[in-house]
Amino acid sequence: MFDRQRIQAQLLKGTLPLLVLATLRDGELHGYEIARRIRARSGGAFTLSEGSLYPALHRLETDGALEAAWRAGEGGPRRRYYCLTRAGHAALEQAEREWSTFASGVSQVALGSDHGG
Amino acid sequence: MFDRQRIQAQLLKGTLPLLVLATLRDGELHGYEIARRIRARSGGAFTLSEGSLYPALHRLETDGALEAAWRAGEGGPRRRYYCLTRAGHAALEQAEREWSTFASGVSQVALGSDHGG
DNA sequence: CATTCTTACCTCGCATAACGAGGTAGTGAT
DNA sequence: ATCACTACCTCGTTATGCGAGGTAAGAATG
Repeated sequence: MFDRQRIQAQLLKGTLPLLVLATLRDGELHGYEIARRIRARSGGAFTLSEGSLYPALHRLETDGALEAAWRAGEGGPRRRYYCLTRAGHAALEQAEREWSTFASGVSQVALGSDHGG
Repeated sequence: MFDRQRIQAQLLKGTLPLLVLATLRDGELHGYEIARRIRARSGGAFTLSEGSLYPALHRLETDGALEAAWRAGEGGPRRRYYCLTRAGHAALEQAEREWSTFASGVSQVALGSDHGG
């Protein structure tokens, strides 16, 4: 009746940019590796499909938050490495604030208490 | 470039059920009042439009989480009062767990630490 | 009665975005 | 050539928040 996967897909909406930007704070990474780190960091809770990851990366690049560069792979095809731009760092900080505000708002409503910030 | 309203609309996706169910833990309420309380509790951060609230209520009713009843209003039209069913209470608890897991997952990824649960 | 105002609820169409499935290249083994 | 593996891309489906506009009840005005 209450499909866990379906719910999480909806919850994820809007948080992917934050997750991606935050992961890239570690430095330059290619898409596949970003997905793997997000998965690892979340303790396996978030398993991004490629159908959501790559479009998200493109959006962030279009928005000017990421800069990308192709590099030759050793035992495979080329990889596309992404790194944060200056605007990307700013976007990351803003996304963190958005998330923080949002999350505390949800907690306040969900817990039925008004004492949050 | 990074539209705050647009982002929050996406973040909200999937959390509305939790917000609504949690608000109804206070007891029987009609739609308009639910919206007002969510707004008040979130410190004005969440301003639900009717276009999202009513469909969400209908979904929850269809899912069996809410039970609704029409009542005559005093100086206006009838109101539809909603209350949690037994399944609704269960759904609320589950939604709280979902949210908790999700939020801590996001925090772990966003903060770049692996020491969370 | 018709008009207008307010409250409360409903619905249609649009836009966003996560996802599954299927497709494209490069390398190496058979 | 065929298969397997890696890494990336894209299309169509699906879910859902939201703005705009519509419905219904009662009261005040003419």
